[in-house]
Amino acid sequence: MGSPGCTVHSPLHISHHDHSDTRTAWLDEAEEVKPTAHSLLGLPELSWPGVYVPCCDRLDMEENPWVLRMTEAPAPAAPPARTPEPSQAKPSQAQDPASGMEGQVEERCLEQVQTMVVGEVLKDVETACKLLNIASDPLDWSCVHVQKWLLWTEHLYRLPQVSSMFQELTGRDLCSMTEADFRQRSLQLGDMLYAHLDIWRSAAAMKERGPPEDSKSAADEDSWSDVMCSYPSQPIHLWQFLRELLLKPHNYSRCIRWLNKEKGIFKIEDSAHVARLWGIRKNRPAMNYDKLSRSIRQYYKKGIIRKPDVSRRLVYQFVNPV
DNA sequence: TATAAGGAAGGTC
DNA sequence: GACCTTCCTTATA
Repeated sequence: MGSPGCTVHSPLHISHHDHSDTRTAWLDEAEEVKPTAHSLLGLPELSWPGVYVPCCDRLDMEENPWVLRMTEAPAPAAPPARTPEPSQAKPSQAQDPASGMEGQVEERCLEQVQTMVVGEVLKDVETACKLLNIASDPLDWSCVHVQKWLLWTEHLYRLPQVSSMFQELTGRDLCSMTEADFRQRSLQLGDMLYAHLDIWRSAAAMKERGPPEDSKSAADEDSWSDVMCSYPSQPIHLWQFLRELLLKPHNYSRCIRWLNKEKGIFKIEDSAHVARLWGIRKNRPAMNYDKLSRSIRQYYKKGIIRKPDVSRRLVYQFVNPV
């Protein structure tokens, strides 16, 4: 591949510790794609393990073909502001103009991070496509492409061989399969592969639609250092993540929305979608609503989230509303 | 069948 | 130890 910023190494040899040589042949055409400078995010936690991460210096093909080396995130220009605990998050904007401004800045930064995460996923999928020499849309994959993608996924996750369970399948076949179908073929890894494929499909759909307007403007108007100043690379909490989604109704109202913002009551409209987003954020491809909801229920004891007085399915309430 | 609730064990920081 | 993640059982709409 001769695109700028790419270093071609062909053929690319992948030495899988427990696979036969014949399995490496799928990737003979693949090329090493050198990342373009630093990742905008520079956040290891935001990297998706199924795709190449732009914030890596390079692929170390000798030591471990798929071990990614992370570059250091740009240092914040000022000491990072501590994320407030939920008990401290008071709806004080009306009374205190300074904290109101602070809230607006925080909300804006959260939005920027969100849109940049989407951008990073798109870039990562695109880079993986170049590396594997396959189309970004799984619907366009041939049987060979499917096997390449599976082999790639096996390597990245250090999975036991699973590609043999999905032989003679095109990308279109894969896309028409349900999660149960995946589990039927691989009880152990079906869930994860299904979720991983779903990310690729989502990325292809987003690519087709084009980047969101606000992601463009965020990149144009604000430097990453600005974001890092007020939003350090700390592990994000689930309640924070849910609030991020709720603060972007334009993008996420179809999967999560306020029922009563003043009281902090919200509804998860698309549980699978929210779980998938959370899985992306946390590098947990096997995340599902069952697990996510368990995490939400952990907040009951902590007094962060509870069920509303009138309990309804998929409806929760922040104990301390925004 | 999907969701809710919560116990238990384990992983990561 | 905090904060999940994963797996599980039981209950309910």
